[in-house]
Amino acid sequence: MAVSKRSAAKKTTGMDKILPKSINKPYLGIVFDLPLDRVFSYRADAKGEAQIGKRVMAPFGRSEKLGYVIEEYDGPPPDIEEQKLKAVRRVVDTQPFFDERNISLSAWLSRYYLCSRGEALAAMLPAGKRTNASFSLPGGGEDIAEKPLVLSDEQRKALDAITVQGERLSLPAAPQMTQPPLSGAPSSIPLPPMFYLYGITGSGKTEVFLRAAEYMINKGRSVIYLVPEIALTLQTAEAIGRRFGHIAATLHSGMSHSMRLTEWMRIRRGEVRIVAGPRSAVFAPVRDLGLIIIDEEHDGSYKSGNTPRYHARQVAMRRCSAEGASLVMGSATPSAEAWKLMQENGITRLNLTRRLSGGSPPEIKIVSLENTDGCLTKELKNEIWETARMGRQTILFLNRRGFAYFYHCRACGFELVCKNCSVSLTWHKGRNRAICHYCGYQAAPPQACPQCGSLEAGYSGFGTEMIEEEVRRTFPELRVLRADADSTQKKGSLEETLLRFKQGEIDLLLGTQMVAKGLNFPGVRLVGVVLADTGLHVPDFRAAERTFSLVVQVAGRSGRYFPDGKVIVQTLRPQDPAITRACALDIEGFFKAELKQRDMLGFPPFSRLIRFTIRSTDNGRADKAVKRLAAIAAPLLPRDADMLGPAECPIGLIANNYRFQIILRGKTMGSLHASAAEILNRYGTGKDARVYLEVDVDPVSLM
DNA sequence: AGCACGCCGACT
DNA sequence: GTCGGCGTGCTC
Repeated sequence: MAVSKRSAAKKTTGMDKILPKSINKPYLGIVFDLPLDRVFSYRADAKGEAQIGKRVMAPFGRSEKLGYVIEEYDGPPPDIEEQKLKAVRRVVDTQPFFDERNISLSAWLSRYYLCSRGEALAAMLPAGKRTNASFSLPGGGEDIAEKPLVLSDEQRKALDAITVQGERLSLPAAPQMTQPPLSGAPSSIPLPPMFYLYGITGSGKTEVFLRAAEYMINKGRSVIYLVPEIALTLQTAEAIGRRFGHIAATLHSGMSHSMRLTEWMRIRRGEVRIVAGPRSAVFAPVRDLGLIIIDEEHDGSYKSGNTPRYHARQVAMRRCSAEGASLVMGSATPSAEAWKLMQENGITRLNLTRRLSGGSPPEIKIVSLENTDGCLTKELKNEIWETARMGRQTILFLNRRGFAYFYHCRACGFELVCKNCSVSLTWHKGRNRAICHYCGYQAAPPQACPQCGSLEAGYSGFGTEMIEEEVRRTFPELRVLRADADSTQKKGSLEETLLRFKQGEIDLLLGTQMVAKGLNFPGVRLVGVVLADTGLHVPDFRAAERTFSLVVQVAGRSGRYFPDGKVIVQTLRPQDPAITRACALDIEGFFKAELKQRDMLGFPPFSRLIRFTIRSTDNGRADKAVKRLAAIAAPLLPRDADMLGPAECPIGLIANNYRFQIILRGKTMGSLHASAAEILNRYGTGKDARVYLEVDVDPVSLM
């Protein structure tokens, strides 16, 4: 972590525009989006347009690379001969792209998540590779009124707490421009004022978020509003835009690159006071940040899946703390981390207990799937029938697509698994293929056991495709549609499906996550969870939490508008506390037991983890590398920490890469960070170029 | 991460 | 005798 300690970066001011350009310094410190934790020195370009925060093309190695200027110097840097310095070729931005806060945040991000400065900066501008996220979806998100609604007493109280208490706790708004880069442990930050709108679906969290945002904007400060990265909830962002008009902006991966740049610069110029978007919007360079809102705080998409593997909640806490802003989160099913912080009063919990539409929570019934032929119990079939008779609608949820997912031979024990990944191939009946859901590998479904030829072999377990077949067979008169990654591949088809469902042209909608989250359909009476315990078998300490959260969220889809909503939860583990507590909507009870368990086992939120994943197409090299890493790590562990592994990852092979892991576990992040940085440092010299190391600070999934 | 340099095995 | 494997080191 050799961060350059040269001249503290000089700050640009608004004066730049009117002063002669000679104010820009002749030498620059530049970082690149590479896993190199070094600042490279350059001469400025001929016109002297380069300055801190601008992106430049600079000669690097034998080619040219995009770099980010993060330092400026008056004289030549002392640690390199001047003739070795190259000059910047071209300045990309006319105005600085990153502001002081972006740059100081990138320093923190690189220390906290153990990545390079360049990688940290690159993470801030959403690179927009995907183009599938479409944006005019019907029926999604919380319904956002275009005009403010009248608040209930509970909502009023919550809003008062956020505005009044937030004011008292908050630092003065002045950004700390002249403060030197933060030193010391990257994790030891004072907590900002934090609030949690804890309430069931339909209790009006969104309106409180919006009012708090309005309050901040009226005080001349800016707001960042984060939503999960699901195509359907992203349209919440659009609705926010409508409510706030021209002072709002959205930043999401469905936008074109140029569109995003335009919005980014509007935000930088202070023309935008509220930015809505997924995870990466947490970096938006708003003027005078006053509030960050995190909707559906428990959602997994707030954790980045690639380097730097940051968590938007963690970044938001850091930004709020550094910039004197408040953090307001909300969910019906908080994360264990947030729950613990609420218990310790680090986060002020604000309860929203009442449904605005009136009525009590839906009746949730657990039904054992044991002894059932097929995948629909008699109880569920009866309710589907009853719902249809009433002219109302049903949603069936199963977190697993395809037809059947597990091929097994009773004669010889053969199991059909992907040849590139250590996971079973799912049978997609419609396409008549056996498909790997990790790498996409396909094979013809076997007629008989490929190993011994026995006919005592076949698929078991079921996916959405099989549900569809059974539902159509059982209820031929119902209009049924399936929404999952397979049926939705054609663009616009999800929108169309959901629109038709909302308009009542469909009686029964079945699907995966995409029907479970953020959707509100007035006509729905019945929600059926076809198999609630799919996630419980996963070898991950968060398995129960995820299952619990999912079932509660799905249950919330029913009876939003009608008091007589019904939820049926089918399971093979009707006694499992994650399922019984979810169905009783007993969040307190669940966390009481779950946190006790985590405490006993020493897992988060009672400890902190840093995970190293080693991956290579060569098993021997991966094995050797992970052993070397472990040998480096063992003597460097802090006193209050231990090491889990080295071990094969739960999914030991993905896309032909053999995977091993080491998990560092400590009481606090402070000491863990220091040793992890040193471990990486020592591992880096003499590493095998065909072995990849991934670092995950605060991992959410350990697969 | 790329990419070049440099040192040991089976081939036109 | 060379082409090419991959271990090592560097990028201002």
